Amino acid sequence: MKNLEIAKILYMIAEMLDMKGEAFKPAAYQKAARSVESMSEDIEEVYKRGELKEIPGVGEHIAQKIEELIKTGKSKYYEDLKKQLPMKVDELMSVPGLGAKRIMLLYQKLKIRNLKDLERAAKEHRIQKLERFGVKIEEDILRGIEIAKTKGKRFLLGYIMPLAEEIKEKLAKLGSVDRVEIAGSYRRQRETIGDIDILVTSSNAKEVMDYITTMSEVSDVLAKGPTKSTVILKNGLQVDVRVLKSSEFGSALQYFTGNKDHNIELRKIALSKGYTLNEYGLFKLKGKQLVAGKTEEEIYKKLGVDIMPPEMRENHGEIKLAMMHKLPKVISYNSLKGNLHTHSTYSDGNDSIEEMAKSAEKLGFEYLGISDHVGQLAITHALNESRLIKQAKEIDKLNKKLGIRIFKGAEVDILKNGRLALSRKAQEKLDFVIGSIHLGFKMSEKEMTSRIVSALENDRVHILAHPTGRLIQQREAYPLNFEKLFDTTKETETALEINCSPERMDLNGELCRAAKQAGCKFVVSTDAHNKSHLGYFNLGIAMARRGWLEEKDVINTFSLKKIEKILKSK
DNA sequence: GCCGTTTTCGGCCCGACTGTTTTCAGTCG
Repeated sequence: MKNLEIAKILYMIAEMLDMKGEAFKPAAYQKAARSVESMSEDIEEVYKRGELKEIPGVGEHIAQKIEELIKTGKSKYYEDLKKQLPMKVDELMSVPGLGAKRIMLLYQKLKIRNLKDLERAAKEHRIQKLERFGVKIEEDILRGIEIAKTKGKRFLLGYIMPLAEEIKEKLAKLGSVDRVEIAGSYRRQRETIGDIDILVTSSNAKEVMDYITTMSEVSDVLAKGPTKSTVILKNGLQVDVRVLKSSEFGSALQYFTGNKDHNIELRKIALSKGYTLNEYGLFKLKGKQLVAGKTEEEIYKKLGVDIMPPEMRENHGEIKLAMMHKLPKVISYNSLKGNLHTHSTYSDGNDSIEEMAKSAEKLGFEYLGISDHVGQLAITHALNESRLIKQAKEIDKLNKKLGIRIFKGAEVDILKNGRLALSRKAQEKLDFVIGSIHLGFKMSEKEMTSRIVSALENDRVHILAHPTGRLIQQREAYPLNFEKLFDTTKETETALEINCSPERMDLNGELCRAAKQAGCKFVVSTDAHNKSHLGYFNLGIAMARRGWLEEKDVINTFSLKKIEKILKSK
């Protein structure tokens, strides 16, 4: 059973326990669910090692349930709860405004089991007659059902960024607004974003609330108060906006950046030091006197925790390191000197090599690697050896003409037998070779691992592209023995790619961290198929930062001279 | 149900908004 399936069941158990009126168990199951959900390692592997209880929030009982789920695909405890609560909890929970208590009441009084029952009851005005319900809530439910039908989708960071930044700009231009910052998972640069949280300081909160609830992008207003509003945009994205005093901006930014477990940890530290921490500041427990709040820095400092970048705030041990003043100095967004995985019109790119090179130069890069497809995928117009020679001649000409250095590369398919789809002789004519899996995904972990390992061991591969093959929300990663893979990339001095395509973001942060521990090197690559994609490099840097990587871990932070030497050494 | 530089038992993060209420419960993040 996959991590996400298990997490979902744990979440469902939490909801059901909540309905039954349990006090603290729901929070316990939720915490365990969040841990399982955010793990990058396959939970079955953790189970095989007997380390389920090492997962934060998983103790004796939840570990037993996870074990049962892995072994049998079922949990008796969960099945029993479902028998007691025969409504479609996940379906009903997706209606904004409906939580455990109301869903329970709707079932007890009106026998509502699913969205269909709910819609009928609301249209027949049976809900407004219930105690603690009313006309407004019934109307909200009807609107909520429509939202629930389109909901459940998260947005890819790279694709939502332009809209988020545009809204931020518009708010910044309002006369009363001083500061605007997007917090939440957006600020942590998670691969997918469920909603965006915007924090604002303004001398006129009403102006901000009026603006955000009436701007042209809005399709629904879920809430509008004096300092906080929630809207749904036409594309389905939820946006929360909060207006704050500048004296509390730092504490709010800290609080709403999260993640949840990082914050809970930090608040516990506050309590242990005689403080209480909330979005309005750090206060003395006795007397409630304000101690810090204007900036994030002063809050972390007061707590004896070195501040770390938002990407790291995931409660993966960063707080402990920060208390010992041992945080890594993570790679910065402007540290790349070049880009080593891009495509041109020779294969499936949209722009010529010259256009790509000029754009890369404009971005301040010293070098650009052109790596068009070589292999079997017809859709990519893969190159053969004679077209590679033709391309090499064009690159030689451009290198004389342009200020940026262009490297001759190729992105070569790793075949099912572990050989590259390009002769050794042709590989040696290139400045660098990228190995990729583009077909034959359906292999066992053992087969896939040995396929890649043998490619790295037997061929002249400088970079392993998008190492897990995942496409976010579209395709699962293929199974791999990461320990073996990381050992091999280290031994063969192959760089692991951090692919910046919004749909890939591969390796992810957690795998970067594990690979770094194994001693691997990395390369942040845009995999650009047109010149505008070159700007995606920041998405890969975000992954690297979440993976605690430093500049020295990432080879394309190195100067032209140094990278030439590295590429030639293979 | 989990967890421990005050604890193996007794705690468990906290505030805004909304609607239904006359002081608060439910939801949400």
